[in-house]
Amino acid sequence: MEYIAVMVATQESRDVFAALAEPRRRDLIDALGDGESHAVGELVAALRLPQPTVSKDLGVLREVGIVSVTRRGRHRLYRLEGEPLRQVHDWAKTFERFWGHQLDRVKQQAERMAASETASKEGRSC
Amino acid sequence: MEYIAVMVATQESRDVFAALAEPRRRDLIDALGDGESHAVGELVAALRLPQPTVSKDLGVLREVGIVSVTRRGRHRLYRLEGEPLRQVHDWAKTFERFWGHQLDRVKQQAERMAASETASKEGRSC
DNA sequence: CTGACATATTCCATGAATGGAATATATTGC
DNA sequence: GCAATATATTCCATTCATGGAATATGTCAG
Repeated sequence: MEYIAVMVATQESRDVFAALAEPRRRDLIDALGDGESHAVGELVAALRLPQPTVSKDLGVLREVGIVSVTRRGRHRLYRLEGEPLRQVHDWAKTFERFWGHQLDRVKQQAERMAASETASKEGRSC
Repeated sequence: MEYIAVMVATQESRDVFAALAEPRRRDLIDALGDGESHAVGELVAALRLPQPTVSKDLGVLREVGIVSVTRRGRHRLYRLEGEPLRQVHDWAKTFERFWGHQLDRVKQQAERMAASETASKEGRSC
């Protein structure tokens, strides 16, 4: 009788979107939105949450690069980093034409035609 | 001995950000990014995933309004809706000044000063 | 060195999301 | 009505995230 051990490579280390899924983490980001560095204690006071909770969420945000941290004495100063949020912004912006914007209908229709042009090579669109 | 039944209002019905947390759902959104209506079968073929998986993810996207659905014969045609994605876009755009953009440093610094001006009323900033 | 403070980490129980298989519903063509 | 097609729903096991309590780590003041 044999046993075969398989190393399962689960745990695809969270990405930016997943980090934003939790409302509390977005609150944290908002709190850092003034562009200043903030100590954990300040954020705890601002959000009125238990310190371990805040620390853990900051940890998640740091993992994906949304915040950076520097030590200063016995404090840790967290600061918002733009790049990862930019990714989210840019991705969403891709669909800009789906909310009217100021784009007049004519141009919008033209864009749709162009898009279905591309998609029609495999009979996939309606 | 008494028992008190408490109705616990859990299940805060997923929001847009949570819906985007799953990469496969973003793939689905990308596939609908041509602005056309697509039947489930088309999406199944495009993403090469089991049909129930696709149906379930479309269900999540529909719950939060990212897609809408219309029936046409035995097909269900899904279409991307802009508004919810706009929310995401707008939220992210709030932090625009955190990625250099073209904004020169002087103006950026000025914005930071203005922001900390606001925050300094409770000794919260560093 | 000691005590107080600031923050991070671990542990554990619980709840929620995921994946897959099976099955249900609805619609069309015959 | 019946078979086939298109899609949704249910069920279940498993994984993953969360929340809270407790505890560990690191740093400063005296």
